[in-house]
Amino acid sequence: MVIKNNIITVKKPPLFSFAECLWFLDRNYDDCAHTVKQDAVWKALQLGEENYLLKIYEKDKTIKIEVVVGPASAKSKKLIESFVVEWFDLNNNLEPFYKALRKDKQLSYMYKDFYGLRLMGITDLFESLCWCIIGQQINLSFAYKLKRRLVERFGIKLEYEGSLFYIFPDFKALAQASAEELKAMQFSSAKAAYLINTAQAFSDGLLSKSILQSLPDEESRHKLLTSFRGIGTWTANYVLMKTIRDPNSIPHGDAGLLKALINHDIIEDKKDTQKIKLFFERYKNMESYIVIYLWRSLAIH
DNA sequence: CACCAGGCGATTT
DNA sequence: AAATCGCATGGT
Repeated sequence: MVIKNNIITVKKPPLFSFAECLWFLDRNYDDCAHTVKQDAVWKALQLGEENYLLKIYEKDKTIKIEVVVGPASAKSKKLIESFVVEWFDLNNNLEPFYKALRKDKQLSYMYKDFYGLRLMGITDLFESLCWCIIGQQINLSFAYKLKRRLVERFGIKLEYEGSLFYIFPDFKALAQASAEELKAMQFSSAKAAYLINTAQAFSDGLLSKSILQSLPDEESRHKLLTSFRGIGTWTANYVLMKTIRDPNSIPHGDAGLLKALINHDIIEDKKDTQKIKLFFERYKNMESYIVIYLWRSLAIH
Protein backbone atom coordinates (compact mmCIF):
# COMPACT_ATOMS: atom_id res chain seq x y z
CA MET A 1 0.00 0.00 0.00
CA VAL A 2 1.26 3.43 -0.97
CA ILE A 3 0.67 6.26 1.42
CA LYS A 4 0.53 9.55 -0.41
CA ASN A 5 1.98 12.39 1.56
CA ASN A 6 1.80 14.96 -1.20
CA ILE A 7 -1.87 15.79 -0.60
CA ILE A 8 -3.13 18.67 1.49
CA THR A 9 -6.68 18.66 2.79
CA VAL A 10 -8.52 21.91 3.43
CA LYS A 11 -11.96 22.17 4.98
CA LYS A 12 -14.63 23.82 2.83
CA PRO A 13 -16.12 26.89 4.48
CA PRO A 14 -19.89 27.52 4.61
CA LEU A 15 -21.46 29.32 1.63
CA PHE A 16 -18.91 27.88 -0.72
CA SER A 17 -19.24 26.08 -4.04
CA PHE A 18 -16.14 24.62 -5.62
CA ALA A 19 -18.03 24.08 -8.87
CA GLU A 20 -19.06 27.73 -9.07
CA CYS A 21 -15.46 28.86 -8.48
CA LEU A 22 -14.29 26.43 -11.13
CA TRP A 23 -16.89 27.79 -13.52
CA PHE A 24 -15.36 31.23 -13.10
CA LEU A 25 -11.84 29.94 -13.72
CA ASP A 26 -13.01 28.15 -16.84
CA ARG A 27 -15.19 30.84 -18.41
CA ASN A 28 -15.07 31.02 -22.17
CA TYR A 29 -11.59 32.48 -22.19
CA ASP A 30 -8.21 30.97 -22.87
CA ASP A 31 -6.50 31.85 -19.60
CA CYS A 32 -2.92 30.59 -19.42
CA ALA A 33 -2.80 31.11 -15.63
CA HIS A 34 -4.46 27.76 -14.90
CA THR A 35 -6.07 24.73 -16.55
CA VAL A 36 -9.44 23.27 -15.70
CA LYS A 37 -9.69 19.58 -16.58
CA GLN A 38 -12.75 17.60 -15.57
CA ASP A 39 -13.46 18.55 -11.98
CA ALA A 40 -10.02 19.81 -11.07
CA VAL A 41 -7.98 22.94 -11.60
CA TRP A 42 -4.27 22.66 -12.33
CA LYS A 43 -2.12 25.59 -11.31
CA ALA A 44 1.59 26.21 -11.80
CA LEU A 45 3.11 28.78 -9.51
CA GLN A 46 6.21 29.94 -7.74
CA LEU A 47 6.33 30.16 -3.94
CA GLY A 48 9.58 31.31 -2.43
CA GLU A 49 12.26 29.90 -4.71
CA GLU A 50 10.33 26.76 -5.67
CA ASN A 51 8.14 26.03 -8.67
CA TYR A 52 5.06 23.92 -8.10
CA LEU A 53 2.31 22.31 -10.07
CA LEU A 54 -0.86 21.79 -8.04
CA LYS A 55 -3.98 19.82 -8.79
CA ILE A 56 -6.94 21.08 -6.79
CA TYR A 57 -10.27 19.28 -6.53
CA GLU A 58 -13.07 18.68 -4.07
CA LYS A 59 -13.82 15.54 -2.18
CA ASP A 60 -16.70 15.25 0.25
CA LYS A 61 -16.55 18.24 2.55
CA THR A 62 -12.95 19.06 1.77
CA ILE A 63 -10.73 20.54 -0.88
CA LYS A 64 -7.76 18.39 -1.85
CA ILE A 65 -4.53 19.94 -3.06
CA GLU A 66 -2.19 17.50 -4.73
CA VAL A 67 1.41 18.65 -5.06
CA VAL A 68 2.06 17.18 -8.50
CA VAL A 69 5.42 18.86 -9.08
CA GLY A 70 7.62 20.41 -6.41
CA PRO A 71 8.62 19.61 -2.85
CA ALA A 72 5.90 18.44 -0.48
CA SER A 73 7.75 19.14 2.74
CA ALA A 74 5.82 20.36 5.75
CA LYS A 75 7.07 23.86 5.10
CA SER A 76 6.04 23.78 1.43
CA LYS A 77 2.63 22.43 2.29
CA LYS A 78 2.04 25.31 4.64
CA LEU A 79 2.85 27.83 1.91
CA ILE A 80 0.68 25.99 -0.60
CA GLU A 81 -2.27 25.80 1.74
CA SER A 82 -2.05 29.54 2.47
CA PHE A 83 -1.92 30.21 -1.24
CA VAL A 84 -5.08 28.22 -1.96
CA VAL A 85 -6.93 29.73 0.99
CA GLU A 86 -6.04 33.19 -0.31
CA TRP A 87 -6.76 32.39 -3.96
CA PHE A 88 -10.25 31.00 -3.23
CA ASP A 89 -10.91 33.50 -0.42
CA LEU A 90 -11.80 30.63 1.89
CA ASN A 91 -11.43 32.55 5.15
CA ASN A 92 -14.02 35.14 4.21
CA ASN A 93 -17.39 34.80 5.90
CA LEU A 94 -19.99 35.53 3.21
CA GLU A 95 -22.97 35.55 5.58
CA PRO A 96 -23.27 39.38 5.73
CA PHE A 97 -23.00 39.62 1.96
CA TYR A 98 -25.64 36.96 1.40
CA LYS A 99 -27.90 38.67 3.91
CA ALA A 100 -27.69 41.89 1.90
CA LEU A 101 -28.13 40.01 -1.36
CA ARG A 102 -31.30 38.27 -0.17
CA LYS A 103 -32.82 41.63 0.70
CA ASP A 104 -32.10 43.01 -2.78
CA LYS A 105 -35.20 42.76 -4.96
CA GLN A 106 -33.36 42.95 -8.26
CA LEU A 107 -30.39 40.78 -7.33
CA SER A 108 -31.65 38.22 -4.81
CA TYR A 109 -31.72 35.59 -7.57
CA MET A 110 -27.91 35.63 -7.40
CA TYR A 111 -28.06 34.07 -3.95
CA LYS A 112 -29.32 30.87 -5.57
CA ASP A 113 -27.90 31.09 -9.08
CA PHE A 114 -24.33 31.99 -8.11
CA TYR A 115 -24.38 30.33 -4.69
CA GLY A 116 -20.91 29.81 -3.26
CA LEU A 117 -18.98 31.85 -5.81
CA ARG A 118 -15.88 33.35 -4.25
CA LEU A 119 -13.79 36.32 -5.30
CA MET A 120 -11.04 34.40 -7.04
CA GLY A 121 -7.91 36.41 -6.41
CA ILE A 122 -4.71 37.14 -8.24
CA THR A 123 -2.31 36.66 -5.39
CA ASP A 124 0.75 38.09 -7.11
CA LEU A 125 0.71 41.89 -7.30
CA PHE A 126 2.95 42.18 -10.34
CA GLU A 127 0.83 39.70 -12.28
CA SER A 128 -2.32 41.49 -11.20
CA LEU A 129 -1.06 44.88 -12.40
CA CYS A 130 0.18 43.49 -15.70
CA TRP A 131 -3.16 41.80 -16.30
CA CYS A 132 -4.94 45.12 -15.76
CA ILE A 133 -2.62 47.00 -18.07
CA ILE A 134 -3.06 44.35 -20.76
CA GLY A 135 -6.84 44.45 -20.40
CA GLN A 136 -7.29 48.21 -20.49
CA GLN A 137 -9.82 49.21 -23.15
CA ILE A 138 -9.65 46.01 -25.22
CA ASN A 139 -12.03 43.07 -25.29
CA LEU A 140 -11.28 40.15 -22.99
CA SER A 141 -10.61 37.57 -25.70
CA PHE A 142 -7.88 39.75 -27.13
CA ALA A 143 -6.57 40.51 -23.65
CA TYR A 144 -6.19 36.81 -22.84
CA LYS A 145 -4.37 36.31 -26.13
CA LEU A 146 -1.92 39.09 -25.33
CA LYS A 147 -1.38 37.71 -21.86
CA ARG A 148 -0.64 34.26 -23.23
CA ARG A 149 1.91 35.70 -25.66
CA LEU A 150 3.63 37.56 -22.84
CA VAL A 151 3.67 34.51 -20.55
CA GLU A 152 4.87 32.12 -23.25
CA ARG A 153 7.70 34.49 -24.13
CA PHE A 154 8.85 35.65 -20.67
CA GLY A 155 7.32 33.23 -18.17
CA ILE A 156 8.40 29.86 -16.79
CA LYS A 157 7.25 26.73 -18.57
CA LEU A 158 6.43 23.54 -16.67
CA GLU A 159 5.81 20.31 -18.53
CA TYR A 160 3.93 17.44 -16.97
CA GLU A 161 2.68 14.32 -18.73
CA GLY A 162 2.65 16.01 -22.11
CA SER A 163 0.79 19.13 -20.96
CA LEU A 164 2.31 22.58 -20.58
CA PHE A 165 1.72 24.85 -17.62
CA TYR A 166 2.97 28.40 -17.29
CA ILE A 167 4.06 30.61 -14.44
CA PHE A 168 3.65 34.35 -14.93
CA PRO A 169 6.96 36.13 -15.67
CA ASP A 170 9.06 37.48 -12.87
CA PHE A 171 9.28 41.28 -12.90
CA LYS A 172 13.01 40.96 -13.48
CA ALA A 173 12.40 39.31 -16.84
CA LEU A 174 10.02 42.06 -17.96
CA ALA A 175 12.09 44.89 -16.58
CA GLN A 176 14.67 44.29 -19.29
CA ALA A 177 12.25 43.51 -22.12
CA SER A 178 12.31 45.85 -25.08
CA ALA A 179 9.27 47.94 -25.96
CA GLU A 180 9.85 47.08 -29.61
CA GLU A 181 9.48 43.38 -28.93
CA LEU A 182 6.27 43.92 -26.99
CA LYS A 183 4.92 46.09 -29.80
CA ALA A 184 5.69 43.33 -32.26
CA MET A 185 3.50 41.12 -30.05
CA GLN A 186 0.68 43.65 -30.66
CA PHE A 187 0.86 45.59 -27.44
CA SER A 188 0.25 49.29 -28.04
CA SER A 189 3.26 51.55 -27.47
CA ALA A 190 1.62 52.94 -24.37
CA LYS A 191 0.99 49.50 -22.87
CA ALA A 192 4.48 48.29 -23.71
CA ALA A 193 5.88 51.26 -21.80
CA TYR A 194 3.46 50.77 -18.88
CA LEU A 195 4.41 47.11 -18.53
CA ILE A 196 8.14 47.78 -18.59
CA ASN A 197 7.82 50.77 -16.24
CA THR A 198 5.83 48.68 -13.78
CA ALA A 199 8.40 45.87 -13.90
CA GLN A 200 11.13 48.41 -13.24
CA ALA A 201 9.23 49.88 -10.32
CA PHE A 202 9.25 46.41 -8.74
CA SER A 203 12.93 45.94 -9.61
CA ASP A 204 13.77 49.26 -8.04
CA GLY A 205 11.91 48.33 -4.88
CA LEU A 206 9.40 51.14 -5.30
CA LEU A 207 6.43 48.80 -5.39
CA SER A 208 5.60 45.41 -3.89
CA LYS A 209 2.70 43.64 -2.23
CA SER A 210 4.22 44.11 1.21
CA ILE A 211 4.80 47.83 0.62
CA LEU A 212 1.14 48.17 -0.36
CA GLN A 213 -0.05 46.08 2.58
CA SER A 214 1.98 48.14 5.00
CA LEU A 215 0.00 51.27 4.11
CA PRO A 216 -2.71 52.16 6.62
CA ASP A 217 -5.79 52.48 4.42
CA GLU A 218 -7.35 51.98 1.03
CA GLU A 219 -6.91 55.63 0.13
CA SER A 220 -3.14 55.59 0.59
CA ARG A 221 -2.82 52.32 -1.28
CA HIS A 222 -4.82 53.78 -4.15
CA LYS A 223 -2.66 56.88 -4.13
CA LEU A 224 0.60 54.96 -4.31
CA LEU A 225 -0.67 52.75 -7.13
CA THR A 226 -1.94 55.61 -9.26
CA SER A 227 1.37 57.45 -8.92
CA PHE A 228 2.76 55.08 -11.54
CA ARG A 229 2.17 55.65 -15.23
CA GLY A 230 -0.42 53.34 -16.68
CA ILE A 231 -2.10 52.68 -13.35
CA GLY A 232 -5.32 54.67 -13.22
CA THR A 233 -8.25 54.46 -10.86
CA TRP A 234 -9.75 51.42 -12.56
CA THR A 235 -6.52 49.42 -12.37
CA ALA A 236 -5.81 50.50 -8.79
CA ASN A 237 -9.25 49.46 -7.60
CA TYR A 238 -9.18 46.19 -9.53
CA VAL A 239 -5.89 45.27 -7.91
CA LEU A 240 -7.02 46.35 -4.45
CA MET A 241 -10.01 44.08 -4.93
CA LYS A 242 -8.31 41.01 -6.45
CA THR A 243 -4.90 41.10 -4.76
CA ILE A 244 -5.08 43.18 -1.60
CA ARG A 245 -8.71 42.19 -1.01
CA ASP A 246 -9.94 45.53 0.19
CA PRO A 247 -13.62 44.64 0.65
CA ASN A 248 -14.91 48.04 -0.42
CA SER A 249 -12.97 48.52 -3.62
CA ILE A 250 -14.94 49.23 -6.82
CA PRO A 251 -13.38 49.35 -10.30
CA HIS A 252 -15.22 52.52 -11.25
CA GLY A 253 -15.88 53.00 -14.93
CA ASP A 254 -15.51 49.31 -15.70
CA ALA A 255 -17.32 48.49 -18.93
CA GLY A 256 -18.64 45.14 -17.71
CA LEU A 257 -19.81 46.52 -14.39
CA LEU A 258 -21.74 49.33 -16.10
CA LYS A 259 -23.29 46.90 -18.54
CA ALA A 260 -24.46 44.66 -15.68
CA LEU A 261 -25.94 47.65 -13.83
CA ILE A 262 -27.85 48.61 -16.98
CA ASN A 263 -28.99 45.01 -17.53
CA HIS A 264 -30.54 45.01 -14.06
CA ASP A 265 -32.17 48.44 -14.55
CA ILE A 266 -30.15 49.81 -11.67
CA ILE A 267 -28.95 52.63 -13.93
CA GLU A 268 -30.16 53.84 -17.30
CA ASP A 269 -26.89 55.07 -18.74
CA LYS A 270 -23.21 54.87 -17.96
CA LYS A 271 -22.95 58.41 -16.64
CA ASP A 272 -25.51 58.01 -13.88
CA THR A 273 -22.93 58.25 -11.09
CA GLN A 274 -25.51 59.27 -8.52
CA LYS A 275 -27.51 56.05 -8.89
CA ILE A 276 -24.32 54.00 -8.92
CA LYS A 277 -23.30 55.57 -5.64
CA LEU A 278 -26.71 54.89 -4.13
CA PHE A 279 -26.61 51.29 -5.29
CA PHE A 280 -23.27 50.56 -3.68
CA GLU A 281 -24.44 52.04 -0.40
CA ARG A 282 -26.57 48.92 -0.03
CA TYR A 283 -23.35 46.92 -0.02
CA LYS A 284 -21.09 48.85 2.34
CA ASN A 285 -17.83 46.98 2.88
CA MET A 286 -19.01 44.28 0.49
CA GLU A 287 -18.64 46.34 -2.66
CA SER A 288 -16.04 44.10 -4.24
CA TYR A 289 -18.24 41.03 -3.76
CA ILE A 290 -21.27 42.54 -5.41
CA VAL A 291 -19.02 43.62 -8.29
CA ILE A 292 -17.90 40.00 -8.73
CA TYR A 293 -21.51 38.80 -8.73
CA LEU A 294 -22.48 41.50 -11.25
CA TRP A 295 -19.63 40.39 -13.51
CA ARG A 296 -20.80 36.83 -13.05
CA SER A 297 -24.26 37.87 -14.30
CA LEU A 298 -22.82 38.98 -17.64
CA ALA A 299 -22.61 35.32 -18.65
CA ILE A 300 -26.38 34.84 -18.35
CA HIS A 301 -27.71 38.17 -19.65
C1' DC B 1 -18.06 49.33 -42.23
C1' DA B 2 -19.15 51.08 -37.64
C1' DC B 3 -18.87 50.57 -32.95
C1' DC B 4 -17.25 48.76 -28.75
C1' DA B 5 -13.92 46.62 -25.55
C1' DG B 6 -13.03 44.67 -17.67
C1' DG B 7 -8.86 52.73 -19.58
C1' DC B 8 -5.20 56.07 -19.34
C1' DG B 9 -2.80 60.32 -19.96
C1' DA B 10 -2.62 64.57 -22.30
C1' DT B 11 -5.05 68.40 -24.00
C1' DT B 12 -8.70 71.56 -24.23
C1' DT B 13 -12.56 74.02 -22.44
C1' DA C 1 -12.58 70.75 -12.39
C1' DA C 2 -14.72 68.72 -16.15
C1' DA C 3 -15.19 67.32 -20.80
C1' DT C 4 -12.92 65.65 -24.89
C1' DC C 5 -9.33 63.35 -27.67
C1' DG C 6 -5.86 59.98 -29.34
C1' DC C 7 -4.35 55.71 -28.75
C1' DA C 8 -4.28 50.75 -31.24
C1' DT C 9 -6.45 46.63 -32.66
C1' DG C 10 -9.38 42.46 -32.28
C1' DG C 11 -14.33 41.02 -31.89
C1' DT C 12 -19.05 41.32 -33.38
